[in-house]
Amino acid sequence: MMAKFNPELMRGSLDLMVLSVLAGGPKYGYLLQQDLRDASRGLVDIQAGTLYPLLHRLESDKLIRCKWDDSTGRRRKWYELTEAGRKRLSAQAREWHEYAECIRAMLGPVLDAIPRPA
Amino acid sequence: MMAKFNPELMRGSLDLMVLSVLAGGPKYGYLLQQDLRDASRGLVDIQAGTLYPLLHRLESDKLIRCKWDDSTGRRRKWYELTEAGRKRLSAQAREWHEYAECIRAMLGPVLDAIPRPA
DNA sequence: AGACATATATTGCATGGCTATATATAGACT
DNA sequence: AGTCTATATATAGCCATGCAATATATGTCT
Repeated sequence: MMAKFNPELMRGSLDLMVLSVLAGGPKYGYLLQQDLRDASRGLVDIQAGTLYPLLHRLESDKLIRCKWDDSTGRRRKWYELTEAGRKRLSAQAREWHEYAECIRAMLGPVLDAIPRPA
Repeated sequence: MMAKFNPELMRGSLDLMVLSVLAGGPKYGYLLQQDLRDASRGLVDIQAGTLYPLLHRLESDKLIRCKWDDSTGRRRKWYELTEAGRKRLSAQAREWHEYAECIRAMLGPVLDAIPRPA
């Protein structure tokens, strides 16, 4: 089983991942956490103490909006992307892609030299 | 001219970039900063207040070692990778590569939907 | 002389992920 | 009925680290 990623490595991309999962439709926090974990084959397992403040931040930035659902026994807070959120997602995805290319180019020789992991 | 990357995005990868630049041979701080900027076509321009503490940290972790050169008017502190540093570089490069693949897979549909930037 | 690049270093601030803790309900098992 | 686990959200406090600002000192160019 592969180890989870270094949290510092993920720090700059958690917003992006959350937005991209929400692009698949409205979700409440706990569901989002599971979807993210599944989409990453268990490698990205965002903690509750990270997720909820992050969602509050995205909401106060008006990138997502929320609506309580108290119709079941479970109190659930459903989030969905706003128009600004969709734009932010596009911009961040593009930026991330460029950044990844940049690093890849820089690492090129190093990656080639890496012996195949056991 | 493309804008510089969001600092939060780079936060988890600065160590990796510094180590990878040092894999090209010993360098002193200021030179390393320029090499990194050149290698990234100006997109990664690490600030002095970021670079020097980072180098001190890598040194105290024994991933790099240093040697003062006072033979010229300029006091220069040359750094080179240790054996542990080379191993760390390999490990972090591999981790970064896996992480990038993970994000790419997650963003797949989003990236496809992004309209070509103007 | 003055301005700018070179070269290293530290202080204080802001961001944001993590752990731990708190609250409450649902469902399953004993 | 009691207990345990999963579901569901939230906050306080800690910690790592990138940044701006500042400091010091030398070389080079005009």
